[in-house]
Amino acid sequence: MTEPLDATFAALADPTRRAILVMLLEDDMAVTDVADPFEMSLAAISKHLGILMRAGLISQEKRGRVKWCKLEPDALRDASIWMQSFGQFEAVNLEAFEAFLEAELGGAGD
Amino acid sequence: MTEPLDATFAALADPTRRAILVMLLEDDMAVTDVADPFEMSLAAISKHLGILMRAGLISQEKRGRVKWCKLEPDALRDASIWMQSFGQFEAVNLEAFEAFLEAELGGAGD
DNA sequence: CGAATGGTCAACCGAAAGGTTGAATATGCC
DNA sequence: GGCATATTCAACCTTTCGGTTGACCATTCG
Repeated sequence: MTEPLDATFAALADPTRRAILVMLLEDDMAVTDVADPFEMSLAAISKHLGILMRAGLISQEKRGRVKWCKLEPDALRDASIWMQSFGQFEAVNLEAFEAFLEAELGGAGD
Repeated sequence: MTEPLDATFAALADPTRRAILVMLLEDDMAVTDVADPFEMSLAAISKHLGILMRAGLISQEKRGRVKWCKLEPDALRDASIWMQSFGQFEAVNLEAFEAFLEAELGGAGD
């Protein structure tokens, strides 16, 4: 796992981990509560959370004996940027794509 | 690999495969030419291409004895849509995009 | 035809992923 | 202090991944 994108995409490749991210979209959660809907051991969920953390997709903060998990969308944004270069623009050459982006950013700004 | 998203993200998790996608962004390529910049066997690249195909990220068409590889951005679009659900990522950022592409291209033949 | 080129297949290998279980470590509560 | 709760660690197992090699088809060319 040399590059950050490797870790991000690898983390997203597992359906359990994606489900966890969706859950965290609504609210921060304790590890035990994250594990609750899944039919696997708490230790397994703990591992998944570790992977999500190392990928930068979530952060964890311990308050008392409870460890709270929080979504961190920054890493997702990086991966999203990479993907949008393929998903939105069909087989364009680099120059045309850059020109398009410059226009896009210069105009809308949003 | 139950869901299509699993296959898509798993395919994207490997730097060699992402480098291949970047290469195909510019033009369709024969398998041998795809393999050329990499320091691994043709068979290994063939496997990577198979994974990309099963994930729907590329298509392959044989003409004569040459098999041409073509980028298929639809699968990436699906994954991108999934990621958009995580919030209002700012639209594509040019500098970030260039940095990523640069990094990916730079490491391609490594 | 036979030889070179393009690509895959099959068997194998080491390492990593994803899960289990049971013990260990903190922390909070009575 | 002692017990319950929250979470991780360690060891283990099985399957998958990413790579190799050598043999094997398919196609073109001389």
